[in-house]
Amino acid sequence: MVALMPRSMDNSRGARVDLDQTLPACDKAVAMPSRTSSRNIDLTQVRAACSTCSLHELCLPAGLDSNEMERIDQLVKVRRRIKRGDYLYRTGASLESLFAVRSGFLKSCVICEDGREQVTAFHMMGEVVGLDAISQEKHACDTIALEDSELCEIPFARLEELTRDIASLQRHFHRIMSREIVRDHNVMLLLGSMRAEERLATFLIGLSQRFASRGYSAQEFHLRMTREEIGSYLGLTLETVSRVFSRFQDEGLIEVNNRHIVIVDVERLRGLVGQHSHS
Amino acid sequence: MVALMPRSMDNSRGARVDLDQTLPACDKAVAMPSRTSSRNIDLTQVRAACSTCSLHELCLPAGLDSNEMERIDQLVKVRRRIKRGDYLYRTGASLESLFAVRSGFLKSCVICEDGREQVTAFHMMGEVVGLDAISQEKHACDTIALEDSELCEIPFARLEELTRDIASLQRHFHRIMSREIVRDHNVMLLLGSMRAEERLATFLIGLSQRFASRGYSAQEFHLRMTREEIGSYLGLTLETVSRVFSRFQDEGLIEVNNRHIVIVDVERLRGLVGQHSHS
DNA sequence: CGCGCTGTTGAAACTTGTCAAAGTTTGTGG
DNA sequence: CCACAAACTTTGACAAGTTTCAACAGCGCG
Repeated sequence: MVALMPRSMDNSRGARVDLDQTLPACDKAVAMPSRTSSRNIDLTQVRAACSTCSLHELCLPAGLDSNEMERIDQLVKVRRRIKRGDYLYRTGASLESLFAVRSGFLKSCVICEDGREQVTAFHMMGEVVGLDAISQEKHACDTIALEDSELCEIPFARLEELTRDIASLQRHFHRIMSREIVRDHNVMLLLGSMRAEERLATFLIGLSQRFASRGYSAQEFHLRMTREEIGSYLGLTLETVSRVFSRFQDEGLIEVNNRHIVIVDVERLRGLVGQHSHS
Repeated sequence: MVALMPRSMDNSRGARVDLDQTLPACDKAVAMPSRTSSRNIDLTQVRAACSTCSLHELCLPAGLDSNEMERIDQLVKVRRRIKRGDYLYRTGASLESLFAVRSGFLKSCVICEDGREQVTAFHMMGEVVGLDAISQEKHACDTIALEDSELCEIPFARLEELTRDIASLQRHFHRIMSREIVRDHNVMLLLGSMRAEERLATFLIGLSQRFASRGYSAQEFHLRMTREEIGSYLGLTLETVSRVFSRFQDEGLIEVNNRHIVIVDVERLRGLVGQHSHS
């Protein structure tokens, strides 16, 4: 319940239309921004502004000067809000835009013809979503909000134009795509050669670091996804996920209360990673 | 033994220095090009020429006009030959160039501190290698030749420049990166939710298609990798790979003789994919 | 306030990994 | 060109980890 709000993060937000002052405190804003739509303003049309966004060092415009930043501001179309459970896009939808996560939490999953589903990523603020769609100009996965979320829409055609003009933007965009490839390879390592306990430990450590680098607590956080979604991501059943969480708790590594996680002993948790199984 | 040579592929090669006429027939050229170095010519310095390369529709310059193709020819530095077992690059090496596979066969693998190893990809002609290095300007995996191979070296800094000039090249480069992401997500699906038989079947079908789209037989081919490497890629042990191959053979789906594979019944093999296990 | 979704836990079954041994192929050096 | 060693592959028996099935508990939402 505590520690869910940023510790040291500059929280200034929207520029053109400064609604944010009227928003509730940050944790609530993240937890239930849809409440604000009761004010009857069409928030889906609020323009984004990278230059004043607290995430710009994590996000697409990382490393740009203020001049270049202004050109991005014009590129990034609108801030789009979606509610928990809504699709940001579906497999097969034609690529119009990439999205940067402003706030909230999402998952992406690929689906087999036979209905089988694999969660390929969980997305949090500052991350860019939709890169898989570039190859066929069609989205190759579903992306769904796990909690009410805000996204900056980045029309892809214009992004490509702009990257042709601004070398540093091009640079960073390439880095973002490459980073996704590296991440995927590490997930392949996890899926291909780790046992259940290692997978969960790796998962928790990764989440913890991502929260930390965004100014949230590394020790204590709220899982936005179900056991089943964790299991899908890690190649395990939901029962196994649940059991391993319980085991970790029994051994004093973490405390679990439903989706509230406290990491008690990071060092021993880290120690678990590296007890290979096969291969 | 048969069917290892391209069926319908234009086999014209190098332009500036036309050595290829003197090379042995294609299958041998692929199997042991190092023999040609006995002629005492430094073949590592032979310039590549996309414009006359039979792979250009698969490779980096796909979709360029002849004008643009010429500019790529100047970009693509040299053709580099490496022998079976040699590293193309190692984890941590700084990014200088990407590579396009001209001929041969390679694997990439990520390595844990604890020595665990995961094969993340097998590369064949027309594919671009090294994309993972862009994110940190350091290679994030090892890439090793599984047979003597030829690669076109593409200095990355100059590629970035050129993509700023040539929109269609930029377009295609983005597509290549995105395609890698989609591929990785499909491997995650495989590793996360398929049982051993499905994984092997998927693997064989994928290889078969890749050979076919390069003009080789889809029914009959030679595996360039060991059972252990297949196992690493598929998240299985080498024993399981071997057993499943045997089972497939017993059931009349394929014929296996060491690394020589004949696909006897593609349809039933396809039918195996979709018998989920868990999740 | 109850219904449904989510999470927990147990017992049994099954898939795959582990260990071991033997057979086969490939490459090397004489 | 042959012989030998090393690397790779196959197969069996057994063990272990994870899934499956099932029942129940808790929480949240309408």
